Amino acid sequence: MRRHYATIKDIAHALNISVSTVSRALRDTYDVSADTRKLVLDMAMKLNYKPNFNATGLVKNSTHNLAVILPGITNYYFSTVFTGIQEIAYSHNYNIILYVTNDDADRELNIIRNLSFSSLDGLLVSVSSQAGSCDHFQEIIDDGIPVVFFDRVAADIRTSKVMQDDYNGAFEATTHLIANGYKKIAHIAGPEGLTFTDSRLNGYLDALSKHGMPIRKKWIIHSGFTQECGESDMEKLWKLNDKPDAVFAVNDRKAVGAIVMLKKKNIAVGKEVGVIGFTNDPMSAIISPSLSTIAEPAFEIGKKSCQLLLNHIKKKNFIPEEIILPGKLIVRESSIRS
Amino acid sequence: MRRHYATIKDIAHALNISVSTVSRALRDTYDVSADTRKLVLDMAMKLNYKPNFNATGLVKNSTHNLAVILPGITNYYFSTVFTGIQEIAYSHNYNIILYVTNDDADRELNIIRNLSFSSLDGLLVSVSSQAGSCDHFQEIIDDGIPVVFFDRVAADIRTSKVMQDDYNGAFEATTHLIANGYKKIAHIAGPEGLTFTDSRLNGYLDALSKHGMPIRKKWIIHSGFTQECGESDMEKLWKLNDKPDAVFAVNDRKAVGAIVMLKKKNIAVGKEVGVIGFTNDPMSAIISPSLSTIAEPAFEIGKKSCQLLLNHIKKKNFIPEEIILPGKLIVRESSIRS
DNA sequence: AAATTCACCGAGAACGTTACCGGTGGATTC
DNA sequence: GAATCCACCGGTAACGTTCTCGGTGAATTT
Repeated sequence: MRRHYATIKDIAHALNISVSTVSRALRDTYDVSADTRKLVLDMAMKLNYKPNFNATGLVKNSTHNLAVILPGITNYYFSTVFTGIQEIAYSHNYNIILYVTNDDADRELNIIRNLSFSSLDGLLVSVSSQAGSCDHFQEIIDDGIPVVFFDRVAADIRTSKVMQDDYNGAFEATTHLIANGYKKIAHIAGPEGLTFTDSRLNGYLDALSKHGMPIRKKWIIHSGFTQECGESDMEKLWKLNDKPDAVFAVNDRKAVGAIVMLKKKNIAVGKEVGVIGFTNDPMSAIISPSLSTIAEPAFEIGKKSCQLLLNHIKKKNFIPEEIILPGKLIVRESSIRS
Repeated sequence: MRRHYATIKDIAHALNISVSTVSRALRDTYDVSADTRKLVLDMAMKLNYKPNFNATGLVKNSTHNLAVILPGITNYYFSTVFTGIQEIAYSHNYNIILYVTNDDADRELNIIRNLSFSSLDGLLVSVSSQAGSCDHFQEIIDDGIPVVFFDRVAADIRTSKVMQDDYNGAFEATTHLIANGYKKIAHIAGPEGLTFTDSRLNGYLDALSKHGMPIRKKWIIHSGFTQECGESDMEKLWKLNDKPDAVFAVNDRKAVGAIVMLKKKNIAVGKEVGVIGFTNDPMSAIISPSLSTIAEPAFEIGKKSCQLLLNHIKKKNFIPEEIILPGKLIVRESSIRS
């Protein structure tokens, strides 16, 4: 059976003093002499006392718990963001309750609805890709719960947001392809309606028009984020009469899918068809030819959003901030013709 | 400012009935008429009532929180295990508090020490690789907290454990190399002292002796789990006078490192030197030549350990179980000579 | 018609902690 | 020497919920 942990009352009883004094001594606040404080601390150690967070949470109306809601954890980007979050939370003695939605909007809604805000100090979320309405987030924010969005942000909600510079990253990636002599550049995009999908699409489009390159609707394909999606997108592109000679993919997994498909068709990646991705997933260095990409500051995004959330929690009426962190072009083999 | 959520008292007051009745109605227990139950439920909905888990946790001495302690989350294996855990926890309405140790023994200890068991129903843990003494886990178990180990288990602690069949997987991998004509098989191992490192080493050794193959101490190299470690291990092997003609790596990341190093030296992976890994990380299918490996049932391990933990929590005096799930040989290019 | 049963409800204590307020006795002030 | 101050400590209520017990009035039994 579960043993009963020593409480503050046990300490008080053992020392023959009052619970209030013990409470004050343990928290090192005012109105307690050095002698009794030492007595209490020693006894607490001896009895293996551990504070009951339910009790403190009940009276202080604040636990040290943060909720993190992610579409998934089994990929480089989100797991790295999470590691960044964890790093900050750990150093500030906050615990993280992690929920993964599997990119399922219903599940996301269900999680939100069942969230117990009485035992939560704040919320970090990257929305599910199929998430339609974001009313449920607005409700939470209206209730006064600090919320920070990252990566996949909900555009029309006024709260703090942290993201990479999707537009400029995409612009740079496309420009890089142009600079390397590719003339007919396609875009393998993510699902429509997601903020960052749109930003990367716009970066791609603006880079093309700035350099007077042709824009063709058929060269823009929307689908999911997986490698398999990348493969079938590439296959579709290759069935076109007017084939592209380069591809900018919305993320590395799809870019890897594109490369896999091109290799299947015995097309020389780089020389014949250029490919560039987005993320800098470790896979991009492993695949051959290695994949050029825009490195995302995933770890930094995690750290920054957690810091923002903690500020939000500490200062009431904290003004929402939007932070955009730059990416970095990484040139490898898949995008150079030589 | 943070708004105050409606409590059970507010419902009682609005309906002019007692709190006890409301409490019973909400939990759908005995002694409440269908009429008042409906009244309560409607009012709860109207007031947007959310139960305060701190309060219930305080009186029932049980929250619906599980703690998971992992060495890291940014790799395929652990993130997949976690997804399995999450799946079961979600369907049983349990929350997961996730801690990552970064393979740091001190940090692991620190996390354990600060764990608040008053707001935790159980613990799932894969120990840090440098973890020396496991006394801190024994203490927790002695205190009656349900604990389940997975993957990296602490051998001398009596509690439930879930792991893949490391010994037989290693045996099968090594046998596969032998069957493909490799004669001088080396092993790139993990850090010493870890249970599963030892098991895989033993499977390797037994497969060799069963088939009368030579065993050489210099062909067995212990180091960390990263790709970089795999690269330098391979480099060491290649400096030997008596070079091996095949390598069984303790995991895919190290195997990938070995392949990268071999490619750097322009050695034909597969034909000249065979390589096989362990895990079935997605990377193993991406790298070329593609990597043969033993697929681990990571998702199943996550599900199983969470189920076990929940059983442990529900039934007091639950007898510890040890579950070993089989792996599966996946043959790709890196281990066939043809 | 009296006794028993039953369905339903309410009062109060308890969980472990903190916040607030008041009360000591001794030292300091005028 | 009386008044004031201060360091220190204790009692009590409160946080939101569940649990145990006892108490209604109506229905059923004998």
